[in-house]
Amino acid sequence: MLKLSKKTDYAIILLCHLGDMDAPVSAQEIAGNYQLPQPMVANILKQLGAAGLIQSVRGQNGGYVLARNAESISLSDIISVTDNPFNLVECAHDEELCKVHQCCPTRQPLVALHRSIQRFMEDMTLSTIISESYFENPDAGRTHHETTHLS
Amino acid sequence: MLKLSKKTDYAIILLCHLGDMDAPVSAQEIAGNYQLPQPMVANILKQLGAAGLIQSVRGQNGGYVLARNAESISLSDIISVTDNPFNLVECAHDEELCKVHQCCPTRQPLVALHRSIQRFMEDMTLSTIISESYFENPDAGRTHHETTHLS
DNA sequence: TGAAATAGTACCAAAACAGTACTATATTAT
DNA sequence: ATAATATAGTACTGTTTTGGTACTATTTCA
Repeated sequence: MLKLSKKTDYAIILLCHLGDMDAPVSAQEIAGNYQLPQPMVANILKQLGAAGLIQSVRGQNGGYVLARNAESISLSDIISVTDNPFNLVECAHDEELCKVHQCCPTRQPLVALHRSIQRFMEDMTLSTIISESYFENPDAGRTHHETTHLS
Repeated sequence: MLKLSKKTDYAIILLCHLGDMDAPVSAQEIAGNYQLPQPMVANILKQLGAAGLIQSVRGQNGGYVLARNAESISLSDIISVTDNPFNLVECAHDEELCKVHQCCPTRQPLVALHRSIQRFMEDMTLSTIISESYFENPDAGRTHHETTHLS
C-alpha cells in the first residue's frame, strides 16, 4: 500500500527524542511521554539497539542513547531496521514471461522511483529531522492536525 | 513495508499493453500473454475501467482500450486506483500527545518525502513508461534479471 | 441461441502488521 | 545482600491487508 509501518513512525519519534537528550532514556519514559504502547516502544528500541543505531545502558537508571551523532543517522538507516529491506516491487510478474516477451515494462520506471525514494531517505538525516521538527502551539494544534494531514 | 502491491505492478503491465494496441484486448488475452492469473487480470481491468482509465467493449470480440491517450495517464492515476489513496503514514502516533508535546517530529520530513514521491508519480506518464520500457534479448535475460533486481 | 466478453460482488487463505507476554540478565540504590 | 528498575531475547496472538478465486448477471456478435 506504499506506506510506512507504525514501527518506522514510532522509531523516528524515539530517535528524535534520544537525539535531544544526553542521559540515557528508558523505554518506559518515552512510552509515557508520547503515550505510545510501552511494549512496542521497548521492542523497537531493542531492534534499533541491535542494529547499532542506539546504545543501551542496562540496569537501574539505564536506557538508550544514540550510538552515533544525529548527522550520521539517515532515514534510510532507520527504515531498513524497522520496515524490512526497502523493495518497491519484487519483480512480481513471473520471470518466465519476461523472457518470453522480452519486455518488462515496469522495471525501468519503478527502478527510477525506487532510486529517487532511496536517495531522499539517505539524504534525510536524523539531525535534519530534529531541526525541522514542527512545534505547534497548543491552541492551534487541533485544527492544524486536521488540515495538514498527510494524504 | 513501503512497497507497491502486485495489483499495481500488474496494472502497469496491462496498461502498457493496451497502450500498444488499437483494437480492444480481452482480459483472457492479456493474462495468457503475460502468464498472469486470469481472474486477477479481469478484476484489475474492471477497476481500471470503473476509474475511467480504460474503456470497455462488451460482448464477443470485446475487451478494453485506453480511455485517454497514454500521455495523460500518470503513474499516480494508476496507483490511486490499485493501491488505495497514497498515504505514507496516517499520522499514526496519537493526536493527543502531539498537543501535549507540541512536537510532531515525523510530520515535516515525511510530508516532504510524500510530496517527492507524489510528484514523481504525477510526472511519470504511461507513454513515458512505454517508451522507456526495457526490451531485453532472450539470452541475456536470465542473468540480467538476477543482477538488476530491485532492492 | 450459444459463445465470448465485461459488470458486479462476495468470498477465502495466507501473509504482514500491531501489539503483548514471558523469561533471563544486568545494574544500581538501599 | 537484595529488591527495584532496566535491557535482551524470543515467542505468541488478533486484526488487517493482500493475492487470488468464484459466481451470477448482462451485453454483443456470429
